[in-house]
Amino acid sequence: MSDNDLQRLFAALLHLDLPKSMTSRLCALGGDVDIKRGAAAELDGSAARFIAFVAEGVAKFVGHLGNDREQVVAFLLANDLTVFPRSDAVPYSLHGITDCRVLTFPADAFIRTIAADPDLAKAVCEHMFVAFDQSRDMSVLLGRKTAQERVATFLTSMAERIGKQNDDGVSLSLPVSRREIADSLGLTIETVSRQFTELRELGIIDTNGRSEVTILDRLRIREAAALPC
Amino acid sequence: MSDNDLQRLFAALLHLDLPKSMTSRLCALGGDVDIKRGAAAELDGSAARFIAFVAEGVAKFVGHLGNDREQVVAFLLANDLTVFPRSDAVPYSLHGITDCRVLTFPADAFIRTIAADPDLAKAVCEHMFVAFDQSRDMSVLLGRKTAQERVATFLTSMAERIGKQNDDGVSLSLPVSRREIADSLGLTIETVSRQFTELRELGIIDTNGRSEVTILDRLRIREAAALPC
DNA sequence: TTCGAATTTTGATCCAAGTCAATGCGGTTG
DNA sequence: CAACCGCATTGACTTGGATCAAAATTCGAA
Repeated sequence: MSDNDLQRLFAALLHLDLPKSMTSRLCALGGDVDIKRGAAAELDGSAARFIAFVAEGVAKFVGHLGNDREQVVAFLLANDLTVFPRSDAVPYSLHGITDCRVLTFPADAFIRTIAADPDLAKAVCEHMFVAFDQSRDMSVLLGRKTAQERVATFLTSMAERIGKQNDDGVSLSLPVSRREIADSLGLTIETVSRQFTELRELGIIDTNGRSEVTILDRLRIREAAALPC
Repeated sequence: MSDNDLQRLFAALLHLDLPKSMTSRLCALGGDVDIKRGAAAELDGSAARFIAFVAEGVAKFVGHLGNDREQVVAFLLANDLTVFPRSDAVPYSLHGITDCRVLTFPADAFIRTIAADPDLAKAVCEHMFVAFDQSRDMSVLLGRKTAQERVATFLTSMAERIGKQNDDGVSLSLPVSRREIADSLGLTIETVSRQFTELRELGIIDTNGRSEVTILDRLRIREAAALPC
């Protein structure tokens, strides 16, 4: 694991430089995985619990049911820090959406190490809590939102994470395919596509090619997403 | 907050007695809330993040969308430790299902305090991770499972938490109404009811009154729940 | 610049679960 | 212990999103 990656981790967590003593300890602990676009990560120990930090690229956690039923439980963008999901009920895997590099730490040792620095512990917990809250929000979306609300919610949240403000509104380049969107929203690709079309016809978004989207009307998309305005 | 409740917290977390120094520090930090059956908790600071420990009774976290759409994101049974959900996207609240008593700690101070004891920190994190994993499993259920699979999954997981083995199978007394089950599974009460009937007709469960359920066939209910057998 | 495979969009039809409307039951209260 | 009220069940019908099936785009590679 490179010092450089660890520095990024700490910058992302704390907006602070990395204490020297921590570097070496975490270096010893962690491993890093390179995942190719479309490939699944080779993670040995399904036994142990892992913390993951995305140093570069975009990845996803996928839960698998029989019969090709898949559910994306999280998109991981660069600098995201979260726990690898582990459960007796559902097998999960980590996939690269683009080529990416992920740092992994065994959770027990990681916790023990960062507990020595209260500010660091607090920052790590805060990141975990945010990821946890996103998962709860996802339950509300999956349990109760309509197809249009789901797609509008997805676009809003992506815009907040990777959108760039410009003259027309907020533009973003979706790093994920329609299938991946569908698999994260509990819909089919066809339904996602129809909702893109409808939002475009309503004048709420504009699209260009497969992945370029501009949100033209911030208020109306939040309304369409059943989000508080 | 009573010493007794704190002892329970630590017993639940660590299967260990509470270190003296921690007691007083956590006592100073925490508050406790009594919630009546059916009532919402009076939690002041929507601003701060809270850790909750259920000392007694059964409670639920509920996410609210407009138009009476509600999603239960977690049932909290006695001894559960978790984070109060907080998000800009969805307003959440804590409701008593039975009369209950919940200890609450501001997350920042709580983390800071327990970080002093690595074993304790590890145990707390482990509880958080389990709750997080349950939330991810819930996303898979809500995104991809059929009504029958959802109800069977709910019964299986309740049986694991509060079921008693007996001659016929595993019996449990559901602490929640059909509406609450429906609101947690992203279904309507009618659909939940129909699935109870169908599972009964299939000989997988037996029911008695509104809340007594016996799981007659562990393997078949797991199959019906799309769980690994 | 064109070609071709993969992805996306669009259209037609179907079905699982929702909605609406009685009816039935359990448990509480006078 | 009867009568009531809220909860649960059942039935009839509707519907949003799934499925199945083409057509149209996109975009990388030749």
